[in-house]
Amino acid sequence: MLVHNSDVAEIFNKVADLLEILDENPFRVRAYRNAARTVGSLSQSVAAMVEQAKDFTELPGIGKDLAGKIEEIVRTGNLSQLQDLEDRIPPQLIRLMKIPGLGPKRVKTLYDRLNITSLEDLKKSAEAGEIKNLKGFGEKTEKAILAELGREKKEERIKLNVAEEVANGVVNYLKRVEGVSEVIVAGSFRRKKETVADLDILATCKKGSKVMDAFVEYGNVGKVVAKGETRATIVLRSGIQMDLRVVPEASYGAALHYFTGSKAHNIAVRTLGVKGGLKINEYGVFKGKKRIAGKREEEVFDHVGLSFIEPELREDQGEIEAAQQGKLPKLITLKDIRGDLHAHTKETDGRHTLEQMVEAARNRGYQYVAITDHSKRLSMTHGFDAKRLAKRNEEIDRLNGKLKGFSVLKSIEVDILEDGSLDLPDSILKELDLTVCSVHSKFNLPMKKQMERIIRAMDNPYFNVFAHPSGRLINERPPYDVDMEELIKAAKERGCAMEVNAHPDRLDLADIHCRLARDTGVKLVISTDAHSVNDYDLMRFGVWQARRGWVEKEDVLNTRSADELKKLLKRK
DNA sequence: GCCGTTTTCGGCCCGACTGTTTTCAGTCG
Repeated sequence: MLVHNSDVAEIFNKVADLLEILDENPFRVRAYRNAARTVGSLSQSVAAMVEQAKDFTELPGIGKDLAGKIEEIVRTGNLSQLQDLEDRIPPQLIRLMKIPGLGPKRVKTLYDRLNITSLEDLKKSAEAGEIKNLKGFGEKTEKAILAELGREKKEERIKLNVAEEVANGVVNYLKRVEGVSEVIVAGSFRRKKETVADLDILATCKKGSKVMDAFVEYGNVGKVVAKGETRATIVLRSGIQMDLRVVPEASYGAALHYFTGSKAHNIAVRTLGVKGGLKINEYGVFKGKKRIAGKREEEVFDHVGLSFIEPELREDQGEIEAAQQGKLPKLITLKDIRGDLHAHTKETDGRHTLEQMVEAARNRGYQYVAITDHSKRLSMTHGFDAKRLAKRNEEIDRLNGKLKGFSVLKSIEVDILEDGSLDLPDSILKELDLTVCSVHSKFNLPMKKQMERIIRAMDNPYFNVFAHPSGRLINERPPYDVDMEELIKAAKERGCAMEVNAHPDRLDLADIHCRLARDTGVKLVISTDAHSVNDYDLMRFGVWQARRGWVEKEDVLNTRSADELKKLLKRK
């Protein structure tokens, strides 16, 4: 059986949960959680690393013990320690901890005193009024549990475009409140994670401002979870949770750093502070009782000997060390993008004509656009056959003859068929400036077959860009079963580029694979997969995703001029 | 369970809010 990194992470998280319920040393618990995070965000597969006899203790937070446990999981699919724990305490208790307000201590009490192990048990006891009599519980807690159990479960994380819309709404609202100066959304939204769990808003204001009152009265509030002097939590009717923190202006930078996270990054920075005799919290940087910095975010980094780290990098994935050594990447920006290399027209499943798509690309200052309609296999989109494509190429030649300082690139989004052949003959593909190749069928092939299929397609000398490489749709469809590390290697060997599909439903490549591609030397292309003129606006999401993968301008083909681009696309 | 320019033991980031207490534990981020 093949063990995925996520399997290892899940087992470590379970161990951590159960140890926590058993009231074990919290630092031991943290060690398991850190290990889960480290393995979970590794771009290489641990299974392959075991095969290659790699030393896991070189990974941060993995010592001899955990390294052995990773190997055990890879070899057996299980961890005997977890089974021992599950003999001592029902593993279903982990589910109870997901209820807001129930942590390890209370779950343990519920189990010890009322023998509650399931949501059903919990509901029965709450309805019978047994919970409020337990020590540490009360009337309100019991009611809150019942309310939570009755609520529709909505565990999905929020896509970045939805989060952005909600964030803009609340920021504009809060900025109009009297006495408010700064309002910014921090947290994973500022780090531009592909999905976010909630929105963390930071504000500064003058004394006496009613910003907290205004916040809990925001138009779409479904529930006020907490409200204090400096912090409040609300849940919108849509189910989105928002936290507001208010700090003095002098603390803005320290608070912004703190609330941007990630948690792991913060811990690492604070630990550096401790080593330098400093205390860092959301109010500033302190030497003894004296605050020595905090107004600007840069100051926090300064005082622990780091250059400024962009929010997208703050995951404790090597950015601290890079900042210490002055080796941070110079991340790509939206301005670096000179053209879009994935766009559809009305001829297949887009909404606008060739002329409209070209005009819109010119108007936003691009130097080129690749028009990539579907190929015939996607019959429902009325995909192009060789004859129609030849005619389309003529149209583009005519159009290019009229345009100055702008190129329309002849292209196609060609289907990778089940046997690994491309959906159009080489004789027509060779007439194109580039091909964008993708999988749109047979998503559930076994990994070996899926890999053979894709790599065989890459063998075709006219295969240029592998589009939305994992095939996932966020919250809707998991990736097809492939070993992305191997695909990236295969792309490198053959001179193929990989797409970072900017559509917020896809964001495919994932951040860790952007980074792996860059480290491997595979060129990237950031494209919107536009199906209308407005979709070109989605480019920012792709750029953010690439930035999370440490990607620089030089790693991305569509930061080059059209001529340079064509040269780089040529395969040896 | 990890880690080490205060190194093999004794630390491990830090604070706000709620509910249940009567000074604080538990939870959360």
